[in-house]
Amino acid sequence: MTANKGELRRAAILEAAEHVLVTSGNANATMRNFAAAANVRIGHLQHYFPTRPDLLQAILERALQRSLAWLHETTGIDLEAGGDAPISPVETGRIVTALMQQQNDPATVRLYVEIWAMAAAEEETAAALRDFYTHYAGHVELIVKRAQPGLEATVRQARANAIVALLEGAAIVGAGFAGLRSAGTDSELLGAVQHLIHEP
Amino acid sequence: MTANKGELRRAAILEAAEHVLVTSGNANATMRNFAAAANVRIGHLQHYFPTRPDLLQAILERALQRSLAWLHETTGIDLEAGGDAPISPVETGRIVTALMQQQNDPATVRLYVEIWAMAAAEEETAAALRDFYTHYAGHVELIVKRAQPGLEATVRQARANAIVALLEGAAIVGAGFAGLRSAGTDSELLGAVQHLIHEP
DNA sequence: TGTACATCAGTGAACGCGCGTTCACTGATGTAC
DNA sequence: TGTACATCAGTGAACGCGCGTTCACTGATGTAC
Repeated sequence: MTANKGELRRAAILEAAEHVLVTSGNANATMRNFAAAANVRIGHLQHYFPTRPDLLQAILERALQRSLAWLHETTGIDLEAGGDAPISPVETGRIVTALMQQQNDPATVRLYVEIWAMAAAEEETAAALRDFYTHYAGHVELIVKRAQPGLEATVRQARANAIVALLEGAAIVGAGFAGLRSAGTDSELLGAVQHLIHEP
Repeated sequence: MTANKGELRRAAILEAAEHVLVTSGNANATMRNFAAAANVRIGHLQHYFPTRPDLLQAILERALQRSLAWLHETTGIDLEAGGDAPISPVETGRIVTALMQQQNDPATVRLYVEIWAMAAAEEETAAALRDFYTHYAGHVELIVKRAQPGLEATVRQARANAIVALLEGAAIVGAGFAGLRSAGTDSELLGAVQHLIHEP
């Protein structure tokens, strides 16, 4: 657990590289860009990530793990607090609002857009992404179950998948690509999610 | 209107280039790939599109125009048919289902993912994309207005924006990136859109 | 505590390849009189 | 209808640059006895 020099450098490189990827895009981000952003010689960069695919995969893994950690932090605490007791609309409202706020960070959205683009061309990335969304939807399904214990399993799954889709759409449209973001839009989206969670 | 040899060739190049962009991604699609896919020498390709940005911009414009044409075809006919008369849930259900089916085409989704990635790095592309979504949301707003003429304008706009976000999310998650697509999911998403359109 | 050695962090130059782009050219199609 | 000329479609070779990657190397940190 004690982070030695190498681990710290590796982490710093990944932090800088993610920023480069988000601002330049995969198409324009070169190994020289990555190295310069981390204040490191290019040969040194390759000491930690021998090839460009190695570096991109590490950025991807880090991002997906971080997103899942966020998801558990945001929803997990609330979920576990009451054991198996039903969740009220007020509680789910808090959870969903927190999720939407996290996902609306423009840098995060741009990173995911790059990841989606990579997944379209590489099956390995696509598989990692499917795992991530399966985990994500599974977690949302737990919330729906707590809110409506009696709901049929297939319906519950469909609701959870729909909620994930809705949140992803909110992130894209809200992050400035569409210029459609407003407080009213967020409010309507929250209402739609609440409807999916609590509607019998 | 009579398409001469040059216009036909230009259109054929764009058609082939879009396919290359969708399958390889912007990061891996080279001018040589574009030329080969169109069965054309590379110098010949540059007779129509002198630089790579020129070609990418033409692909972008073609895609956005086509999407807007689809939007008008799918919703416009139904909208105009009854003049200003209110639209029933059955009618809006047909329209929304048709929109979702069009947007669920994996090739279309992958193209838009590439466009989003380009927009993150180029303001010109971002501006074109914002125009597109403004137009898109405006059209959806007309549907909401027909369904609920009495709804306040700001709420109507927020509902339309939320619907666009939801449809985009459905497209991404449904196109295989997330592996969450099912008939049940589509049904729930349709229900959520209907709720946004018809809820008082 | 000191010494010998191994492993790890970091440097700097170079290589070869594929990229976007340029350019001079040929053949085909249209146009003016 | 024929001829002269201009414009457009298409070819092929070449250039220079930046890319990812390789490699031999130096200095720093750890480890064994």
